[in-house]
Amino acid sequence: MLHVYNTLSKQKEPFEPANPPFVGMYVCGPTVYDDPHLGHAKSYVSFDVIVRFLRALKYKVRYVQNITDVGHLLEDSEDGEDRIIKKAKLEKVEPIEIAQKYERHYFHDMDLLNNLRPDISCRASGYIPEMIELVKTLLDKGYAYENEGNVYFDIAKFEGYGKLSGRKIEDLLEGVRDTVAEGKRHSADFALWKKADPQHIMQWLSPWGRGYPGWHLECSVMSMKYLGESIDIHGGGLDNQFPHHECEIAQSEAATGKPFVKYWLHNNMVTINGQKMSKSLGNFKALPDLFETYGSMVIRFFILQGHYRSPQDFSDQALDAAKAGFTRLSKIVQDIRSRIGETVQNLEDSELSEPWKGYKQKFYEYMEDDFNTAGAVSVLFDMAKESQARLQSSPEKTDLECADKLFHALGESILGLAFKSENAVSGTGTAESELVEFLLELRQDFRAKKDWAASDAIRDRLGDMGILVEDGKDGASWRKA
RNA sequence: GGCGGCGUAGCCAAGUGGCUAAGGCAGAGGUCUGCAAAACCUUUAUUCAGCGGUUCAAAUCCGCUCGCCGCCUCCA
Repeated sequence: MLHVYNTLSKQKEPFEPANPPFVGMYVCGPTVYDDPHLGHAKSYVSFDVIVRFLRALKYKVRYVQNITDVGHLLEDSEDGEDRIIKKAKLEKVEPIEIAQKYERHYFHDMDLLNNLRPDISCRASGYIPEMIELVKTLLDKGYAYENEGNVYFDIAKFEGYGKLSGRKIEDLLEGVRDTVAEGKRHSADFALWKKADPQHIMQWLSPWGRGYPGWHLECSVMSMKYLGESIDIHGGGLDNQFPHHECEIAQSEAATGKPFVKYWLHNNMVTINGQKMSKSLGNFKALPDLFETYGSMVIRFFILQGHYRSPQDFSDQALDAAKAGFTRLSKIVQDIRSRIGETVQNLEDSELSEPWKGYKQKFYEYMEDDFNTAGAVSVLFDMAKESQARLQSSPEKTDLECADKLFHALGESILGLAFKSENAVSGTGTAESELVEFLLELRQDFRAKKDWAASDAIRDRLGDMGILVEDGKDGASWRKA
């Protein structure tokens, strides 16, 4: 039985979707104004594994994720500028060009991390009419008020405000910044619709004049459109718990009168060498750079060695360790596959023998306990050890087939690891592999003559080129470092 | 200032009332090998930031202290 930690109740609860086997899941997507970074990787890898595991449990998941390409305000700034517009001015292009460029970068990097695409990826800019409808409803029901082209949500009217983040309206008054936006009744009232200056580049016609939507609106509108008024799972970063998710709850529940989300799941944040990752500290890690250094699968593997609700610290030492561990795992899986020739990943569960059956069960127990991927990964290493022992003796073919099946079902399908990564052996038949094979044949002749100097020279030169040569019982093998 | 979280071996990291405190990396010793690499075996926390308390029993619950982090303004 799957248990998940619900931020709303602050405890683990049995997972019971409203209409099994269907599960509606919404995860806050990125604001596309810059390259994706390590924080995105942790968040979206975490939710990707959650989706994959729910599907392994036979749930029919509809996974919706937004792309914020409008409305993400630098709140209350005088010019009402948003981050995308700021960047567009900087690069002297249309805001939508910025949004689409970084949306492509986002998906490119998520693909490299082996994250499944959401079933529905929706851009906020495509749902302005629906947002206006929601604002109208809130005005009609008395939860919102208009003031000179701006519409605000009246948090005092919504009883449950603060139930997710544990905040009280009275406390919110204390931390008030010096300037309360013009026309707000309460400093914590949030914008549903903002008036736009004539020169503002992104604006739409609304019943309240020309303007643009408040940031929180998009998630309520798009999740309700595709998943219904009450959704099973809403995920996102812990940093969005307040105010973003709190505001989503307020506006959604005020509008529908129904509970908005059954299970709120929040992933924790990333630190770099123990420090917050931020541009101002100069320790900001963009994904393309990290992929260059470590490979995208190592980043994914490292993330999975932690828990999604724990903060995770990145350092070169930790990533090097993850790389070494993942390489070992990949190598064993590749060895198994080359030994049995053809993979038999469609082996039925009932055909699993011991101890393989036990590994699968243990893996599932970890995952069913609030997606404990760190524990699940440890099972992969148990399997690796077991497999290695068998490979070295004379293995039963069925054991290797069981191992192969499990590495595929658990490691690849559920955890989303790709054991034949970009670091794997080059394909046969390429000029490169032909050359390496030829050099190794020459080297074998030198070795037969015990000409160790020549033999080692070949190995060293290949090593310099990033090709590792390893001598085994059946001759030398090679792979890229 | 308000709210919340964390502190487990050299590093990363599970475990959150009771078997010998997972796993990975690094280290040490050994097997194998022309050497190297890889792999395998053995080994590495009487102890879970510190101090007090509750309990037959706590890394796990409570209190205090120290350190770190997040949110309260945009952030995954």
